[in-house]
Amino acid sequence: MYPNGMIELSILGFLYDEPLHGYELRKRVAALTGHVRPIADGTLYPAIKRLERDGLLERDPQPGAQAAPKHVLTLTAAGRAELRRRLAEPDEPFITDENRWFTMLAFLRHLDEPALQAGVLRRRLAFLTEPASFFWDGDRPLRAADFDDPFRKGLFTIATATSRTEIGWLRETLAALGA
Amino acid sequence: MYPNGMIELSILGFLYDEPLHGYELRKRVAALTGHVRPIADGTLYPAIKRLERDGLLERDPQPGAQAAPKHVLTLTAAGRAELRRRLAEPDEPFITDENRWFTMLAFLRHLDEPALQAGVLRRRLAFLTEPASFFWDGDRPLRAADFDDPFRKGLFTIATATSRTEIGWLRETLAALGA
DNA sequence: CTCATAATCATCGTCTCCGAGGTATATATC
DNA sequence: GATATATACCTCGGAGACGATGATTATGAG
Repeated sequence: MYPNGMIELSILGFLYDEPLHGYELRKRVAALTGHVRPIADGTLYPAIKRLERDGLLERDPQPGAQAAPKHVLTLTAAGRAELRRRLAEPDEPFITDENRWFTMLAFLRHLDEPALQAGVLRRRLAFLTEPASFFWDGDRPLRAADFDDPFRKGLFTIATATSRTEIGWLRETLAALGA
Repeated sequence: MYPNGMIELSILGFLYDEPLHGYELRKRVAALTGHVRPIADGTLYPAIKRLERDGLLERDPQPGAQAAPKHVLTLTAAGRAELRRRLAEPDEPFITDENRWFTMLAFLRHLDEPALQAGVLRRRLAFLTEPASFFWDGDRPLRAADFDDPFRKGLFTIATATSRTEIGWLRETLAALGA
């Protein structure tokens, strides 16, 4: 459906709070994910157009002194519903891919039912606690100690440490949401 | 140049060790990054073709009892050089994007000069130690304490913890490489 | 014996991404 | 007065990602 869609999620997420024009949107998206992968005009504006075409947002031209007239973008009711839908039933990559997952976290508060929020966190927790390895020798998963080179060792060290931290946070937050 | 290129890096990386046929390659790539984003045949085989077209690998059909005859893929000298080049001078996303960076770590040992390896680690270290924030209020970077919602707080908590772990590992490993 | 799954490779169409290029004004700097 | 930078939007073309679909044979389960 939306094979990449991280930018679309960001747009919907930022506009859910308040109407913005494209240029301001670009700055916010750049702050959120730009350090990982910079956002290009050629990516943002077509994405806005897609969302408009699909009836998820409307644009109001604002007369003004600017070179190109600002277009204030506002989510429609369908757009607001679509954001909640994408947050409540994310495609797998939004759970497994860290960049997409972080974008989910940035906007998950817009899903105002704690039960739905908890459902999403539980999916992430299930993914992180599932046994996995980066390398295999036949059926045997290889572990840090199986490697001589410090880089593959580091890969395991970092992956394990970061997932442990996040698992802790997920358990705490799930407990808080249940209460 | 190679705008996404993570799959190409994996292919070059795995073949650097030993010739493999496509199906086996698919399993290894799937183990390395498939949990994050599954690898589709429609992605892998065209990527192999590109690399062949560019003279980076050669394929030898193996007669056998299989349905479709295996093609054993071997890196050419140009392919081996190209892997080392991509490892030594990675495009920015290979430093900043965690998925690509992990792929770098998986194969960085193939860059056999410690000075070059250290250069790459230093770029990652510079990226991680650079001050950054996900959200801003005008010019002021917002921090975990500025948010009420637990998800954005979690975003900061997790990002900070994981980057601290990795910074530690980078410093240690850089010290070891220097010695 | 049948049915499913693993093994093995391939293509096609659709969508998204992204860099490059384009236009125009206001403001700040030199 | 000139030059750069920020503001503000847009398009086009090339390339990659990916799901769908397809084909054949061996093996294992029921």
